Amino acid sequence: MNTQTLILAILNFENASGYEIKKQSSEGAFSYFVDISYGSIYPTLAKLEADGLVIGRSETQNGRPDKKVFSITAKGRAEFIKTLMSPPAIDKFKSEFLLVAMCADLTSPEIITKAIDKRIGEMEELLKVIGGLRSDCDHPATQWITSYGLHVKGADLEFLKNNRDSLIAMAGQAVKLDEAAE
Amino acid sequence: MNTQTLILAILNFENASGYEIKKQSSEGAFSYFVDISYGSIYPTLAKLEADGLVIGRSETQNGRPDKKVFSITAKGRAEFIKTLMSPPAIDKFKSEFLLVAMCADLTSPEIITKAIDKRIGEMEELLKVIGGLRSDCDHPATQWITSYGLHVKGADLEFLKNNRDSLIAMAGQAVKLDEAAE
DNA sequence: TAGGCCATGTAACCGGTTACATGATTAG
DNA sequence: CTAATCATGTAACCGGTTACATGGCCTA
Repeated sequence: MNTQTLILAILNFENASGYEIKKQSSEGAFSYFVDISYGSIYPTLAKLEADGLVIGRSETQNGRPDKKVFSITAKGRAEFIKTLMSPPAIDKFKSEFLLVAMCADLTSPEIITKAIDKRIGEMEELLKVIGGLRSDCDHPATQWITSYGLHVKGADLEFLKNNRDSLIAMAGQAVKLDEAAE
Repeated sequence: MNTQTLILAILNFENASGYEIKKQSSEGAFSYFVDISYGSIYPTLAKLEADGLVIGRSETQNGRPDKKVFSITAKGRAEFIKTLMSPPAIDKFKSEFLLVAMCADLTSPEIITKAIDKRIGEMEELLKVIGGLRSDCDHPATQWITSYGLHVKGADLEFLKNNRDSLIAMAGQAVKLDEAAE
């Protein structure tokens, strides 16, 4: 999922400036499965405009810097729908936590406790974000994906809470075996 | 999670050649939360050896190409444990499917049906892989993360099956609204 | 008056993938 | 005889992030 498609998707829902696109991607409606940086947003927006897929209009604001608000063109929408048509690639997923958990016996109970409690906190935070998205949007497809998120992440949090202690109990076992062998 | 840490993690469980590391990361015990390519494995292995974190020994095989089997050194293990100690970064997650689902109304029921059925198939496949990992490994921490995976991905599949038809029903609604307006 | 938010943009860098080169052996 | 598997490695490329530059307004 490249920056271009993401920007087109966001602009398909509403007009936005580069700054607002960044917000959408890291705090707003798309934040739960996406994140892009300014360093890729602005150059992509320029390229998109050169290709005629979006158009930008400068808006002067009082008390604030001017902003350039972009909207998707018919050509842009056609291009976006074309990419939606091709079968979506499999989810990309990388988890440092799973690696740490898998190696729990090599570290200490303190480290594992911190790692899992951090994760529980993040998961609760994410659940709040998705819940918020769900309640202030009546678009059916958005409701569907937020229900999906709530269901999956809810199950995730449930497992973490129920099995927190058993993971902590595994921590440092490799070290203890070393000591016993001495 | 950089290639270096991943390779150290794999070698911490067992000695392996570059080829075998690739297998572990894309089919084996680590495949569910990781994937790396040859183009990053071999150069990283060379760098790791130059730094004294791993050592490689050439093994001649009959009927097959020679292979260079690497093992982690004490220095490498220390380095690996050090990285395990720092609080794990939040999971990285990107989903093209969620984007497509969120824009279901812009496409057709056929496209959505294909996308969701593809996903259901992939999820069932993943569940099988994790189940296999779980049954042929008695390492407690590995069992913990595979139970976790089974729980979360099980909930995922459940939602997909229960809500497949409702998503398909949303497909093409934007197009229909367009037509109605004509 | 310091820090945070609004707002746009660029250049350097980097971590990784893709594609290619090479070649023997074995299974269908 | 063809395709797949084993096995290692390089070079070009690419999509992105990080850090920097700039600057005014508002809040604590």
